Amino acid sequence: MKVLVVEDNRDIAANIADYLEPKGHVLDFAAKGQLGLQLATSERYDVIVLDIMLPGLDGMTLCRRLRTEARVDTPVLMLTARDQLNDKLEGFQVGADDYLVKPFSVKELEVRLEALVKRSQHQGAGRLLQVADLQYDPDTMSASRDGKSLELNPIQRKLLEALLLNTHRVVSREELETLIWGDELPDNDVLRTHIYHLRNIVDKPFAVKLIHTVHGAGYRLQND
Amino acid sequence: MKVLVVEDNRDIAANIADYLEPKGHVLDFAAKGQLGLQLATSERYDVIVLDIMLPGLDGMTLCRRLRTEARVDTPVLMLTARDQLNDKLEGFQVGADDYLVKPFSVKELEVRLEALVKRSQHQGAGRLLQVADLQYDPDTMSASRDGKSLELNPIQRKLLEALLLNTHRVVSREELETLIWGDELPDNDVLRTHIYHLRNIVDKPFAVKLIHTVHGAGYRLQND
DNA sequence: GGGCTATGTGAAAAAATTGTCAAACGGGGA
DNA sequence: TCCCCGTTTGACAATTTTTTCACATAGCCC
Repeated sequence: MKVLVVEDNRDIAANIADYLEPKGHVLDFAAKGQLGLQLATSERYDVIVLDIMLPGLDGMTLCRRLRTEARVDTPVLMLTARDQLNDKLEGFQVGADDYLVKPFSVKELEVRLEALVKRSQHQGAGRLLQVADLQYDPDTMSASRDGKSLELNPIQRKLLEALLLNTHRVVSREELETLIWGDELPDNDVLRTHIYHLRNIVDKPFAVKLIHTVHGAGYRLQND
Repeated sequence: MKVLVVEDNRDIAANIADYLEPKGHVLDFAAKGQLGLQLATSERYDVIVLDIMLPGLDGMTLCRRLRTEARVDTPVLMLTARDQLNDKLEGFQVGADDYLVKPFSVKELEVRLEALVKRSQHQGAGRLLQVADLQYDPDTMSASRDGKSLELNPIQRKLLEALLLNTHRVVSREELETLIWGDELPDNDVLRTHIYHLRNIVDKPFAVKLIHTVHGAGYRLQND
């Protein structure tokens, strides 16, 4: 999942990064509230971790502006140094979704984040598809690998989505062709060319290849 | 909900607290008008209960200054000892939203407060939409970018609003067409021309383009 | 290895989509 | 009525996508 962490304490930020990034999550960091607000409104995240105490724009204000002005409904988990009921209540009032008191275990943070994401995804339809460092978001129809965005045309998008929805499984040519052209399949083997183009974008510029050919069967997306 | 009670009579204040706090509401109290004004401008409340008769700064003056100087639009419910039409009229004139005559039942106070909060939240539904330096206010139907106001036609406004409500997401041509023309979609592709016009206003005069076309799918509003 | 088929490669043509703009249309207000 | 404004039409250009096709390479079976 894609997480924005707004936290000025480097140790805490590093701690979160060390734990979550190896698990395949993608993190962005903002040490100041202003940058956090900017990122939260310009990028798309699955969840936002927000420290209340921040230099400049504080967490409460940031959260309120996020909800009321920018109309961003990405779930927000607030971090607070004190276990004060007032903080908690005010946090929920400005539109936060959950709450964690420092110091906290990173493990617990992850559990809560995943609960939040699950809840919000449940109400929203599309979710982020991901294998290794390759991502595709059906809502925005945008793909990226290793943080770099990939330019895909309609057929390539469909192919990638189908492969991502069937990660590790072999998807037959026939399935892919039906997916793209419906019942009227093309007479010659155009699919080959499209897979070729897709690979040029998704695999060629990178060291690790993710699209694998299964001879006589089809294609498989896998990180080995 | 979070309530500010500006009331010098301790008995009345205690009475309100005893009834509302167990229900999970958060109350702040100010016994003097001066403190009330300070709290009302520095904190965020869902609603303010304001006694007219106060030592020092009286309720009418407080309310007027709240609206005219501090530009706070938190709903205000006024308390008055006398049931005089003049009080009521003057109260509404200085910007109060509701009115209750002492003595009153705390139950009724709660009902009215909740009505006020609900109303104010509801009208807040169509607030300022924003992406990067582009803003659109559905209430006033006015758009601006980089501080400069933009002149938009009805169709252009609808398009911009739809795109802003779906920031980052791809909005299909069909969605946009349905939004503008309802069920009777035009036979030819007029939408193209409208997007062209909208771009001339929203994007062309500026360095950064916000309206992106996703070939074969639709359009997306994004700041990248 | 030899023969066969499946798959990869890539340029170039064909098709589809989208952008651009001037001119025509048409309804409501002066 | 006429004019103004927003809207639509329609033609053409620009761009992007999709297909075609020829040849290269790789894998499988005997």
